[in-house]
Formats: sequence, C-alpha cells, structure tokens
Amino acid sequence: MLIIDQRDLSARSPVLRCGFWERAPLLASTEACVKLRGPRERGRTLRKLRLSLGAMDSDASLVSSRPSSPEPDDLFLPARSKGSGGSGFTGGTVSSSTPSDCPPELSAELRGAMGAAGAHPGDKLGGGGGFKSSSSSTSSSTSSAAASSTKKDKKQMTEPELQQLRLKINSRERKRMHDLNIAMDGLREVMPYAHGPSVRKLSKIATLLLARNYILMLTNSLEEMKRLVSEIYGGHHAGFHPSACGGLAHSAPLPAARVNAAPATMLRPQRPGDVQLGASLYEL
DNA sequence: TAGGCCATCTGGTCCT
DNA sequence: AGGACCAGATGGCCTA
Repeated sequence: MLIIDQRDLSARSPVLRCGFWERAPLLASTEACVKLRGPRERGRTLRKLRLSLGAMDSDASLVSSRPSSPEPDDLFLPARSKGSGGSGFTGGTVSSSTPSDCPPELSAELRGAMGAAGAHPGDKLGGGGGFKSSSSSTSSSTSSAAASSTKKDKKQMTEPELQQLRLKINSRERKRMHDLNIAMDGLREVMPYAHGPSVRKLSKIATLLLARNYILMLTNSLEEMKRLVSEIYGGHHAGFHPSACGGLAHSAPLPAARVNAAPATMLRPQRPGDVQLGASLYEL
C-alpha cells in the first residue's frame, strides 16, 4: 500500500535528502494516495511489463490492460463518484488495444486528417493518447441517451466542423491544464524547500503532499503559539486574538532552515485520520 | 531497461 | 448548448 516513498523522492532531489522532508511526516490519507497515484501508473507498468514479455498480442489471459479486467490492483481503486462516467468501465465492453477494434470511422478519419495536418502547433505529435484505439471510443458507442443525442448532432456536422470542434476542445483542455500547472508552480514557489536551477522541481504529488504537511505544521505552530501566549499572560490578555497570528500562515513562507528547526512535536501526525505513508518512510 | 512523471487527446458527465 | 471538470489511454523524456 506504499504509494509515495520518501526515499524515492529524496533520491531524486538531493535537497530533499535533508531538511523538511526528512523530518516532517508526510501526511496523507491512503485513499488520496491511491487516487493520486491512480491506475494510470499501474496500467502503464502492466503495459510495459507486457511489452517486455512480448505479450502485446491478444492473449490477455495473464495480464490484461483492460480497465474492466479484474486486476488485483484495481481492488484498491475507489469507486467512482459519477455514475458510469469516465471511460472503459461500463459493462466491460471495452476493446483491446489492437488497431483492429479501433473505433468509429469518424475517429479514423479525424486521425487521418489531424495526423496529416498536424493537430496543433503546440501539440506533441504522435504523443499522448490522442489517436488511441481507445477503450473509451468503443464504450462511447454504448453511452447514455443524452450522449447519443449529442452524437446525433455531431454526426450532422461535417468533417471540417468536427475537426474544428475537436481542436477547439483540445485547445481548451490544454489551456486548462496549463493553468493548473501554473497554479502548481505557484504552490511550489511558496513551499519550504530549496529552489534553484540545479534542483529538480517537486513533482505534482509531492507538491500537494508537502503543501498539506506545511499547512498542518503552520496550523500546529499557530496553536502552540496561542497556547504559549495564553500561558504567559495567564488569560489576562483578553485582547489577544487569534487573528493576530492568523496572518502567519498567509505571510511569506518560512525559510527552510526555520522550518527544519521546528519542534518535533509539530512534525508528528496530528489527526487521528492521518495515515503516515509507510512506517518505513517516516520513522523518525 | 524499468519505472516515474508528464503532456496531450479524448469521451463522458456535470454545471451554468 | 457550451464550457468545465474528470479520468482513462498513450507515448515521450528522464533517471537510477
């Protein structure tokens, strides 16, 4: 159940070998980690395994990459909150990844057209699942009535129109992801770890987990500060208001050295629901 | 070379 | 209806 291995993170970035990561318990719920790590990596791992075993043919009896296949790892997948959302999980009607069961002629045509013209200046040509022989494409043929009605409308569109629509949607999605990455970079900037050209930047998952950690630590720090203040003033200082310290969490980030000097009491898991990511990681 | 991380495409679903 | 959001799929790049 070990998802994030601090040793792995530390190995990737020398900066992470000391300081905050070493001391702070990386708190995260197991569910969140399963979700964040997700089936993608597992699926990729399995695919790579199959590739290495030369088992990419139709023999999926041993290890199947089909989302609907009862892979042992899938047992850890949280149930999707949205009905039959997503792709490939609806009734096991997903196809294999062989080109033969690829999809609707529409997609094939789009492939040809976009492959020839180049989808977008910024596109990674050939990359991505762009022109995949996807399970989702197949599953779309069994989609809901609402979706089918939309498809009816789309079927009435001409090829260039569909192509334009696809490009537009793709562009929007790219922009959305870029914005997300910008926000992620902004989060990295305020994280208490060394920044620099020679330092590998935190991965997204590491950034999120570190951010959570950091917030918890600051919260605890604030609580402790309030407790100390109340002890010092013996409760006479009614004028003291938590908001006086509240700005702390929103002010400039603590320097790494300062964070690293935080009392150990602030670095332990603080909530019952918190799960340390593997005892092997954070045995302090 | 395996595994981790990422960008991108894509279809489905939800929301305004 | 259109856009936002989500998650699966896929291939590229990088590192140990």
